[in-house]
Amino acid sequence: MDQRINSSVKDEELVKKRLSQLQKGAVNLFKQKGFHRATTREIAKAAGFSIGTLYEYIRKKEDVLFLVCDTIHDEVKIRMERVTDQESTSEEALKQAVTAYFQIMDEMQDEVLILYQELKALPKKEQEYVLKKEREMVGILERVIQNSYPDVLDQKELSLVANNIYVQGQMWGFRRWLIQKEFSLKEYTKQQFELLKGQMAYKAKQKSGGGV
Amino acid sequence: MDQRINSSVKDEELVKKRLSQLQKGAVNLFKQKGFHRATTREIAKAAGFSIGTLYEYIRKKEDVLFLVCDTIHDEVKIRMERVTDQESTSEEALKQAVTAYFQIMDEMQDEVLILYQELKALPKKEQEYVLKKEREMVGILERVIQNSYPDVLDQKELSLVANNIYVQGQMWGFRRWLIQKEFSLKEYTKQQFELLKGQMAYKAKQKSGGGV
Amino acid sequence: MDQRINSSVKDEELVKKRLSQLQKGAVNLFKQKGFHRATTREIAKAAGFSIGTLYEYIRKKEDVLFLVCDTIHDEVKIRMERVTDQESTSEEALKQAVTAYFQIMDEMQDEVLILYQELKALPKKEQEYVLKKEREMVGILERVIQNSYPDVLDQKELSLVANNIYVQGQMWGFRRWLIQKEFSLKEYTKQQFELLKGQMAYKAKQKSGGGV
Amino acid sequence: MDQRINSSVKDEELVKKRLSQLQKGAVNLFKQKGFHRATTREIAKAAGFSIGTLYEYIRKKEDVLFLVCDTIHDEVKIRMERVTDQESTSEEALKQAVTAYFQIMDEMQDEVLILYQELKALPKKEQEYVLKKEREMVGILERVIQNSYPDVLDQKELSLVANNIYVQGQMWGFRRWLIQKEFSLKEYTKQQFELLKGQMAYKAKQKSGGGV
DNA sequence: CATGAATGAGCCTTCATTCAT
DNA sequence: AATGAATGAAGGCTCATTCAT
Repeated sequence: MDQRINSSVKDEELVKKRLSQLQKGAVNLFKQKGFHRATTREIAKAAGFSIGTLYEYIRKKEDVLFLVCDTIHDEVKIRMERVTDQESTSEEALKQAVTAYFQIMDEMQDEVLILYQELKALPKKEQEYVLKKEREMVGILERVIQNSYPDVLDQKELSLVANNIYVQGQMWGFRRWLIQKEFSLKEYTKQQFELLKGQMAYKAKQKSGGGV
Repeated sequence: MDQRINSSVKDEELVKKRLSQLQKGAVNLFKQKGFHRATTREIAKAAGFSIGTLYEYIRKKEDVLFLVCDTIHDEVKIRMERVTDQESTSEEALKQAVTAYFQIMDEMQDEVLILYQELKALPKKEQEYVLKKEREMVGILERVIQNSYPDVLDQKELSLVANNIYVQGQMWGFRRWLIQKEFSLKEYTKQQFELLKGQMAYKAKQKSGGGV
Repeated sequence: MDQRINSSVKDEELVKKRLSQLQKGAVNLFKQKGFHRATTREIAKAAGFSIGTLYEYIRKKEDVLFLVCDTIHDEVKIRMERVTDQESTSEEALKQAVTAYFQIMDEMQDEVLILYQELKALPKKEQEYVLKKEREMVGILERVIQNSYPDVLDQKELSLVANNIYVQGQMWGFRRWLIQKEFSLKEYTKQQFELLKGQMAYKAKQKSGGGV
Repeated sequence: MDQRINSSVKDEELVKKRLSQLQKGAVNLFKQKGFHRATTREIAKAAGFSIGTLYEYIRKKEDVLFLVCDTIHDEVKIRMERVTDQESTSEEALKQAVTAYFQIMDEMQDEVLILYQELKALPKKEQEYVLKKEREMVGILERVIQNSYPDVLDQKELSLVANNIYVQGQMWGFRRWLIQKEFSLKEYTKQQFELLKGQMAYKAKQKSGGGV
């Protein structure tokens, strides 16, 4: 998990196992009640051990939140890296990456919601740590775009477009009551990608042909 | 303010004034500590009256959050309606609307952040009430787009594009640590509008010229 | 009402009227919620005036309770004095007195319950004042017994028998869930009077005939 | 104690011990201040533990009152059952039962006062539960009377006489300021029993000899 | 005299955290 | 290592009482 969680138990294998239990239980709990409403007793129970044991592995309730947020990001990132080809220069690669990303966001809706709504409950230090991982995610998207459409966007545009995609993925989850009523995931992906293609075409013409 | 807040004070003028004080104080407080960490005593103090008086105007702590969320939306909406011309068919009208919207989002960054992070702390009933207002906001954007680019988008596309703009406005605030490091508001607006124009051009061609 | 209630209003007629309103409203309220659960605001409302006005006529919430308790006793006493013939030496007079007393207790069940359950909430001083009135009530019963059955009971026995009757009257009200399921008021009166007659007969024989 | 009190502590032995401490402390406290004026902190202190610990064993302040009321009745009943011979047909058995009952009421004056004055503060459900126990107490008295004076009273008379005795026992405690000034416990018992005997004799004659 | 807005002490209850076993 | 009983600071909320109008 993370060396930032400072457990007093020495057996590292055990620590790993317990933190994993803890993370899984806590995510489930936070989905239902959010971080603030969940008590440490409930967290311990959800993890399958006692309140006393919980405090053998964490120091403060916040540590659980950090563990959860951090793990979510890790998982998103791992899954993204697994399914995207960051080297391919085919236009198709971007489509695939966006599709995969939206798919992951769909599957991890609840987790992403937690991330969004509870992050500010962490101390500044931990917030930044978590946000760094987010930047890495955006970085992956940037690279894919860059490879798929080389030289179409400058660095800033690249960053912006990647951010837009990133946020649209999250939007699928945290604005679900609105969007998921109108679109299936497939439709949503298709339409957003269409728009994206439109942007890229426009930008490409600008770059090659002439001014606005 | 809102008739949903059930004050026990009779004098309506006074209620209005006090709820306004309350709202302002609470927003400031929530910016710093978030809703959960703010105590009712602190809320009362921030509003400029005693804890006893606070409870003359609200029934539960949650009411304050509702008041805040509701007021933010109202204000955004009022300002949007003031500055946008929802009838104009000029392409310029959309640019102006987007610019104004981003401007408002910039000025109300903290408020919007509160909205995003604390909304789920409200009871379902109140959440929905607040979200309805959000839909209205998206509706305004839809109308402007529709007028500026008649017949370019079908209803679903319209809805999606409006949503994207809406979220991009909020993104300016709630992803500030990322985006505001790279862009000034002006740049951000310009770039996003460029991309938007690209999308519209692409879609327009599709509609007129030929299929995908 | 009572000079012990220290109103700041000077107009005595008005004070009398207001205290009467207060007493009536409060009794109704206390019947439902008891003294502790009733708030001063509710008391004021039940009396038909504002919380501010309430405090023009009383000094503390307890004063209301005192007023209520005191008035109840007064009313019981007045009604008893009206219907009993404390001079008659006929045996019938006791029957009539007991019947009347039980009747009053029946009609004032709720009030008597208040008296029993809330009296201890008064300061010692006021408690004693109220209890003195109770002693007077018992005194009335003693006198009637004494007249109806002269020389049958000595002072202590008289006191005891009167007390018993007194408590049996109250028992009709505060043990209603038990007794009123088994007896109608008429039956209850009849049976208790029978037992009373038995006691008197026994005591009379003892006094006249021989020792225990 | 009682399974109705829902403690979150698992160790049943410990729960029993703590509830016993709680009960004793609370009775002492309620004697002085009554239930409403006693704060939960005071209750915890009187029981010998912290406020946090108190709430490991109860859920609401009311639970303490229930515990107290319930325990009092249990104790009275247990003591009554221990000292009365519910099978004996001797006239002496009733005298002994009444004497014992009055004795118990004397020793538990304060507890009984609490019972009378605070019972209505319990939720209806709990009230009924407690009152059922009271009926059982009256039932014991009925049985003793029935055995001591077989066939003298019909069921209703039996119930009434038992009720009278029951209330006279309580009256010794809750009208102490009146009665205990005039009578010692011994005298009181003797006199009341005399009157009781008178009733029984009268009723016996009625039954055997002739009509009213 | 009447009103009702304002006050703040104080109440019940929760819950993160500790520590003896 | 694991447990869970104990702790008490702190929070939300109520309500008797006051006082300016």
